[in-house]
Amino acid sequence: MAVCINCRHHGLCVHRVAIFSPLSAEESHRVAELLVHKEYRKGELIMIEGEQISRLIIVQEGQVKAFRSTADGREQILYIFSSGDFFGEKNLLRNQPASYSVEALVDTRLCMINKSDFEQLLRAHPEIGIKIMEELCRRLERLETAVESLGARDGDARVSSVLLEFAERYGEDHPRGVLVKLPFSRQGIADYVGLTRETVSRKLSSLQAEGVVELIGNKKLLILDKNALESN
Amino acid sequence: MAVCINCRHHGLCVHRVAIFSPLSAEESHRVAELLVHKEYRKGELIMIEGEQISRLIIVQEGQVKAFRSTADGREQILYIFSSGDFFGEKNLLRNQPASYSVEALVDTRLCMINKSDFEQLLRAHPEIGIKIMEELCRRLERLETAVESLGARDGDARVSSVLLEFAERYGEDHPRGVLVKLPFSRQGIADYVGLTRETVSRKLSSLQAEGVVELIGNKKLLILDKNALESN
DNA sequence: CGAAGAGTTGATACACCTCAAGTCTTGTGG
DNA sequence: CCACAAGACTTGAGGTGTATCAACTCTTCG
Repeated sequence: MAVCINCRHHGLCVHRVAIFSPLSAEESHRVAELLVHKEYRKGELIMIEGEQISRLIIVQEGQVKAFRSTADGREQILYIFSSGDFFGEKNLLRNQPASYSVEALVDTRLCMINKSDFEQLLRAHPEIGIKIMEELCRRLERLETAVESLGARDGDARVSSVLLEFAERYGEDHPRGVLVKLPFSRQGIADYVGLTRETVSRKLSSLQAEGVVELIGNKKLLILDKNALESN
Repeated sequence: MAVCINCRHHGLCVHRVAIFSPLSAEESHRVAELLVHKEYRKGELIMIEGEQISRLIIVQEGQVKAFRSTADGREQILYIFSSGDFFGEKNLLRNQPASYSVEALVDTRLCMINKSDFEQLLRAHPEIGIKIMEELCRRLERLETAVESLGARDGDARVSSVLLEFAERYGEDHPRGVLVKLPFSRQGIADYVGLTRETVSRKLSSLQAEGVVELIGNKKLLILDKNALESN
C-alpha cells in the first residue's frame, strides 16, 4: 500500500482531519493514497487571493493565516488555520476563485486532494458533506463575531476579546492564570483586530499595568484576570 | 392535497427557495405540506439571539435583518434576508442556539420546516446539502468582505461599498445611472457599516455634493458615478 | 395641522493613527 | 560565545476622523 512517507512517520494524516472522520479505517487508507503533500517555510505564500485552485488543502501540521490585502496596503486577517483545518473549498463548492491569500505562520506541512477525487468522496460519503457544513457554520459564527467586534466595539474590547479567543484556542493552565502562546506578532494581532501595531502595544501595556495580564517576551502572555477581560 | 392558502394564492412557495430546487414537482408538493407559515409586521422580532429554535425558517415574501446587540446598546447588522433566503440553520446543523436576532424590515411572510422533516429531506436529497453548502460559502464570502471593510477601511470606503452592494442587490436601471431602493434608514445603514447615523448622513451629503449620488427622499438614491464609488 | 419620528448640520471631545525616536529581541558571523 | 545588525516592540507627541451632544429641518401620518 503506497502511503506517503509523511503519513507513515506521523500517523495517517487523514485521521487528524475532522471532515474525514466518517471514513472507515480501510477507506482512510484509500483516501490517504489520493493526497499530495507539500511543505512550506514560515512566511511563504501558499495561496493568493483571486487564484483559481482546484484542490482542497488541509493543514497537516503547522499554522497558517488567511487574509485579504486592501488597496492602501493594510492587511485584514480572516482566519488562522491549524492542524486538521482545511481551505480552498470555495473553488470546489462554487467554482469561485480564492477569496483570500494564505501564508504560513510557521513551517507547515499540507495535504491536498484534487477536485474530482474530492467530489467522488463527497458523493460516496454524504456524512462528509455534513461535517463540512458544520465547519462552515463554525466559521460563519466566528466571522459574525468578528464583524460585531470590528463594527461595534472599541479598541479595548477588541484586544480583550482576541486575548480570550487565543486563550481558548492556544492557552494552557498555569498556577497564576492561563498561559497563552500568541500565534502572531503585534502587527499580526493588529491585522486581526483592525488596529495598528502601536495601538495594540499600548493596549497590552495598559492591561499589564492594570494587573490583568503579564507579558512574557513577545510571544507569550499570562492572563491573570480573565473576568476583567470578559467584562470589556 | 392540503397545500396552504398562501401557497395556492402565490404559487408554491417551495419554488422560490433555491435550496429546494433539486426537488421534482411531486416532491415539492410533498415538502409544501410540511411547511408551516407565519406572518410578521414590520418591526416585529422573529428570532432572538441565544434562542434554541428547532426549525429552518425561510423568507417567503418580505425582508428581514439579522443582527447582534452589544452591551453598550449598539447593534451590528450581519445579514439582510429576502425572499428565498433561509436562516436558523445553525440550530439544525450544529445544535447551537441562534447566533443573532432577526427582525422584519417590512411586513413579511415566512415558511418553517421542522428539524426532523428537514433532516429526512436532507438524507433523501443530498443535493439539497450541496445547495446549502453553496449558500453558506456565499455568506462566508459576504462576511469576509464585511470583516475586511470594517477592519481595514475608512468611513468613506465603507459607505461607498455598501452603496455598491445595495446597487447590486436592489438597484434598477435609470437613464442617469442606477436607482437604488435603500432597505434601511440611515440608522440601519450605520448599524450595517459600523458608523453612526450622523456620520452616514454626512458621508452621503458629501457624495451628493461631489455629484456622485443624488439623494431622493430618504428611501431612494440615484448613483450617478459608479466609478467614483468603486475607486474608494 | 400638529406631533412624532427621521434626517441633517454644527461644535466639541476623544480615540486611534501617524510619524518619530528609542529600546529590546533575535539571528548571524567572526 | 560575543558583537553587531536587522527586525520587532514600546513610548511619546501631534494630527485626524468619527463619536457625541445639541439644535434644527424635513417627512410622515393620524
